[in-house]
Amino acid sequence: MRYSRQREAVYNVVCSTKCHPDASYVYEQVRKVIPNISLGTVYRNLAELCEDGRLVRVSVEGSAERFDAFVAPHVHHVCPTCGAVTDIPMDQVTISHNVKGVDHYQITFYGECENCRNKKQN
Amino acid sequence: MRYSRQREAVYNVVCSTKCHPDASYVYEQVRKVIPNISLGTVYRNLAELCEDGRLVRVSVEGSAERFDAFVAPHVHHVCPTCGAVTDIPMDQVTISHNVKGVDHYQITFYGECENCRNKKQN
DNA sequence: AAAATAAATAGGAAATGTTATCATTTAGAT
DNA sequence: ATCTAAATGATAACATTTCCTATTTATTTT
Repeated sequence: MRYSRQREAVYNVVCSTKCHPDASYVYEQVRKVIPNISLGTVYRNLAELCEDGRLVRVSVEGSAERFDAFVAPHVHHVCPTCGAVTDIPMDQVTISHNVKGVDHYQITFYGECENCRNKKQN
Repeated sequence: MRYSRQREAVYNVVCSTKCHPDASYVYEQVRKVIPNISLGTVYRNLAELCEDGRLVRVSVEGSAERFDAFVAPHVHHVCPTCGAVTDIPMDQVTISHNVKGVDHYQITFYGECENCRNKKQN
């Protein structure tokens, strides 16, 4: 894979936030730097960066796919109420299995976040 | 939620296969019974059946979303080479965590299946 | 038991999200 | 400076969701 400023710009946008952005957020942000970038280029580079291991995909049930520049093994938490995605470090999770040939895995927890739970108590 | 024959037909198609079908497969099959069903209706009912807990979603990295009528807790295995999705029963996996408010979770293992691994050895 | 009613669902089309295609441009090697 | 393969931009194709009107289900009324 060779250098392109579009790809670096895409990567930098994902790196610069903890919000686990989706493609259209990245597109918006990158256009501030490269105004004529194509949305297809954003999608393509997000996919390539994932294949290359520089990003990871976060599939969220019933919503747009999101991306994360924190590539060390960890778990994602999705709040179905507000849609927020947060990282859960591996020291809060234990997983083991005896399935052979597993290259990597993806774990997503679904449940209301503290913010949303507190709001409903009122 | 009340009865509709479209929803039952959609549900029956997913129940009748272990291939973890996507929406367009379900659409094709249901049309054999209800030829004028709308693709939008298939998507809507798949989503509703998931919300109702009668189906579960299987998000597959970089491919169409798939559905499973086996709703007891289990893990999915995806082969990136041939795209096959298989069920892995929970007796082969152990997971524990101390995150509060988790309603349900989704675990997907990625790795070449035995079939594809054997083919490459030739 | 049939008719009237209210609300959920279907169908179809438009809107949105994502991927593939292809001619043109560009990075990087020779 | 030239060449080649990879990447871009633009657009078309495909996947999924949303919106709105008409239909259907299930309940209530006669």
